[in-house]
Amino acid sequence: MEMDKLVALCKRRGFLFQSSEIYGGLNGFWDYGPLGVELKRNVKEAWWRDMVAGHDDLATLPGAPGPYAMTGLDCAIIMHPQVWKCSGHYDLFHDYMVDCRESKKRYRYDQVQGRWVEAKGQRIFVAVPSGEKEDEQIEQRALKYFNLRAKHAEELHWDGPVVSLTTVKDFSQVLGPDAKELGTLTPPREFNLMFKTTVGALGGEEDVAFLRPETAQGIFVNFKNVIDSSRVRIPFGIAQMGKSFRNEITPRYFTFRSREFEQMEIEFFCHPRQSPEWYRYWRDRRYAWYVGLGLAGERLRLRDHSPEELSHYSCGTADIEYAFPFLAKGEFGELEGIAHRGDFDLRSHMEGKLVRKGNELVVEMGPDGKPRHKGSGKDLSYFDDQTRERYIPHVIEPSAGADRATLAFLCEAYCEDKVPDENGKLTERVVLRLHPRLAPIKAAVFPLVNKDGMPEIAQKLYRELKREFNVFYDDKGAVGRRYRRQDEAGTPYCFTIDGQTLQDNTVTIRDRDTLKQERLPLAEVAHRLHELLR
RNA sequence: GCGGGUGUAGCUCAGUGGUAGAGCGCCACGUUGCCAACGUGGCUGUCGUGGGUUCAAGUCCCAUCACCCGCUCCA
Repeated sequence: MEMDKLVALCKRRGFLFQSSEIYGGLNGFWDYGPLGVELKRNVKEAWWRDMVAGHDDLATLPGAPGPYAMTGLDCAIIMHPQVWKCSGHYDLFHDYMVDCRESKKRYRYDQVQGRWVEAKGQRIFVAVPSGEKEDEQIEQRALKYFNLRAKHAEELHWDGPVVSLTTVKDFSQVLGPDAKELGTLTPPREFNLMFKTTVGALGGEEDVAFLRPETAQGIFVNFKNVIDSSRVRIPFGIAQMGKSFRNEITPRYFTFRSREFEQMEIEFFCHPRQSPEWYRYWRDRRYAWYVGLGLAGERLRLRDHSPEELSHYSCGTADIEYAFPFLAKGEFGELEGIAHRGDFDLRSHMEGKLVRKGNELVVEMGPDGKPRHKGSGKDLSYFDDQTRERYIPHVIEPSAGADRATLAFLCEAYCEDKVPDENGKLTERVVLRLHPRLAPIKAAVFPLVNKDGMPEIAQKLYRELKREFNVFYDDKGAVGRRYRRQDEAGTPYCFTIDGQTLQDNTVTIRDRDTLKQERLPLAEVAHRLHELLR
């Protein structure tokens, strides 16, 4: 499937529009149209129902170590700036970058390493991107620059150890990591990956706040509130859906990498001893969720991260990925990450921003010997009344992208097939084979023709169904055309009132995927639709 | 941020300096008896945006915005 065709369909049928389109659009922002808003709502509602509202607190679900509770939360998008300092986002999202005019490459300012060297009467700073065997790389680059053979390496006079580019004031004598000439690096420029805003009408620098780059932190900072107010006991999860914002350098791939996006996140709190089991449970449970809603083919995969890939605080992470059509063959894009985060988050908000030291997480210290970012100082540990044990819970985080899931469902659903026309000749058809739970319109109601009382009966059925379902009434043009229009919108069922209805009160139900038609009594339509949408 | 490509009707696209086009869709009326292709009529455009060159610009030049591809980035 070519992505262009899906993008065109999304626009034509009102799934997705470019944001602010009449003013030329805005990079990285998208609007959901009349059909898109229903689809995305259905994705989110399916998630909330399956994970939270419909969760059985009493049962031990297949694969789970035991019963658990689920509860929800809806936090403010703007939180105290200290939240982001302790979570690590402030430092990580606050990068300085340098560009190379010659190689057109971009580097993190603080990650470029290099060493001063003098030869042939010239003193230059030889840079390499941080990595392995920096010394070796630097020497090779220096030899090459001065046009020396390896056996003449002693002509290179090193001045000091390998240091960061941040120690260099003037870049005119710097040999960039991929450059052949000196002085090709631009001055460092600040990249704010968090959206900055100001709280209060007169706000100055000290009133700076950030739009949240993830919903998770709102859950951590409310952990104690939920414990104290809801009688939940560990193990339990807190779920939240909502907008997040990241000032991506390169928004790309339709809605896949947007600057404003919606997340569906769970923070699941459990005893440290049980956390590996819960991690595996959530990984498999979340994968099965996508499969159940139609991403069943080879385009969906569950990928465990390799140890090198793991974040500094994580002891296990898996991605649920989808082979989006805009990616290169063999490449997958992330729909959801399931991370074992240990006690990193709760401890950070207690003690302050943490860093890894050996095998331990310790509070990162600033140059003044005090914590670089001070925590709340509140006790976020948990006391188990039954075992008389106090501990900081470990956290399993299934973090999903609502827009990415919506896009994946659209990509998977898009299908061009051939169906017979009135003469039995095969004609092209565009159909969205969306799972009935996700379909924006659940059913359409048609009078076969606009006479003999058919419209009256059809309208009555439409009104009855509309009370419970998003249904659509259409009496325009030939009925075949109406079926095709619904196919493009992904509507799974069509009910048609025809001549026979007038005699025996039965209607036809037409299936989007098989095109099969079946008669059923008018009075049973609502009941049947209920069953089909389950 | 860099390089390449693209931008014309709701959609897909034609239009190589001289009156703005086609197909599909959409709307109305008629027709209608189950899978888009019946008839008649109709609506649709600051040619992405802003400047410039020219008697004349959709077309040439400059800038800018957006989308696609490749770098870069992606806790």
